Amino acid sequence: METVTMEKIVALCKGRGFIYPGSEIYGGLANTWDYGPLGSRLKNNIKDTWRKRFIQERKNSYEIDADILMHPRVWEASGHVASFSDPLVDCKECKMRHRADNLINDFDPNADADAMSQEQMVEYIKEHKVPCPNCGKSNFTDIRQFNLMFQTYRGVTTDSKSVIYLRPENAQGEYVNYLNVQRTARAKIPFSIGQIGKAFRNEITPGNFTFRTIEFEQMEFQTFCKEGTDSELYNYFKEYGKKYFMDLGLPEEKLRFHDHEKLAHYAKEACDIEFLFPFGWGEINGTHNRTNFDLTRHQEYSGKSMEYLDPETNERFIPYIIESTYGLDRTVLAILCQAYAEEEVAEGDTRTVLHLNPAIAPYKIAVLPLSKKLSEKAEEVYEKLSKKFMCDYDEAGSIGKRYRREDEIGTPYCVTIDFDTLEDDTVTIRDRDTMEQIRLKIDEVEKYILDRIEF
RNA sequence: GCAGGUGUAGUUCAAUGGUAGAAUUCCAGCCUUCCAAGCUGGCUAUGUGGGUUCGAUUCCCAUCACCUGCUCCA
Repeated sequence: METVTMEKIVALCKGRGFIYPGSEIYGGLANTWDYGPLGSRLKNNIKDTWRKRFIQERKNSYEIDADILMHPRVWEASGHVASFSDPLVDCKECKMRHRADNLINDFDPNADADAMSQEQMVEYIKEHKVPCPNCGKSNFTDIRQFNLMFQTYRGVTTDSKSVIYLRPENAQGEYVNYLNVQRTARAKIPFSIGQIGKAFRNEITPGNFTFRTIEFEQMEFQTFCKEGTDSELYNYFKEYGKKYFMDLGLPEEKLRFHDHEKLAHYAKEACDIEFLFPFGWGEINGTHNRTNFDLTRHQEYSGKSMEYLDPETNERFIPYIIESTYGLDRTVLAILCQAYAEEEVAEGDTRTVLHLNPAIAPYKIAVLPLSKKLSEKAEEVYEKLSKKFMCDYDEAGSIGKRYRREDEIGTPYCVTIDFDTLEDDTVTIRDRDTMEQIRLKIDEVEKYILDRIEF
């Protein structure tokens, strides 16, 4: 098998309509990508599998759809406002980047950089000729705010009081609503809230196709539990997540756990699931034990009680939260990388094929008349099957060429109409992976496909 | 964000200070009874914005995007 490269994946995605560069006619916008007809089908199908595993098949699991825009105080409580405002300077001599406050504090531990404004820090660095720790010279750029959160203004004024942010993570939408969900669903701890939605981060790093983008979609699962049961659930969801990825078609040898040594401000335990992409290992899931940090902070900042009343013990407490976040765009990318193959069909004859799990393939069936003379019958079959499945229809070119086209977009089954179909209502079903063909009555096709696309 | 490189049809390449040629893809027609056949015809490109010039795809500047390396990743 040929080596899978990101170039090949990107070319296939653009050429076949999975993923296009964002704003392409204007020359593109860095780290934005648009999903085309096949890509959005694939993505939606993956969402459906996630919903099935995490919401439908789990008791005490509820899905919500919270707004992207939230009260600015949410991000103060969560700690994001404080941690996004690092004042950064670059050394013009050696191009090394530093935090201005750290430069000053390291230079003179008695100087209180935290109390200084940006202007004062710039002034201090110039006045005292604070040296670059790397090259020893003192020639810095002005301070630049490293804004990780996208901000905009609400209403017509643009003063700082009306600043609102695009959420940098979805989790807070679940947290601020946790008591609403608990009450209206009459849920008892432990229970879970899931959410699929967009988040935004003003990253400066270029990022391997859709692996790192400034707008991205997450599938999040927050489990609210009692302190003491948290670590057990944390470990459980790590394994549950890995199993989910394997069910989607990612092989175990390309998945690994990666425990965090450096923990985020909210986490007690943190572990990523990484997938072996063509460019190396990359995170596709993050599971965190967020303790009761977020809810405690929200109680503090909002003044509203975030306590749960245990109906059995009449005990009140702020629950611990186990968060497991699935990067949807990264999952799509991992699956495309895994599914892609170039195979030799016969001597000197190769095909490009996406071995997608049939459950998530954009098209389940392609209806292909062997000859254009069979169009009428083929349209009839297409009408019938497309009531049940996402179907493609193609009568252009030779049958072999059409099989190859369907292979390339991962369609698991091709239904071919030939002249016998007119006589006995049977069709040929050709399997993408094995390339084997079987003969079935038209009426039997639906069950045949249904049996093979269940997740 | 820094340094270097690259930018011509959907894709892969060519050419030129006087507005570009091919292969392939795609579309249409003919043909075709199960794995990229053939024939005919057709659509499609100098990333974007400025500047120099009578005239710029070509020279200059900026910008955007991509590639490689660094940095960053709360």
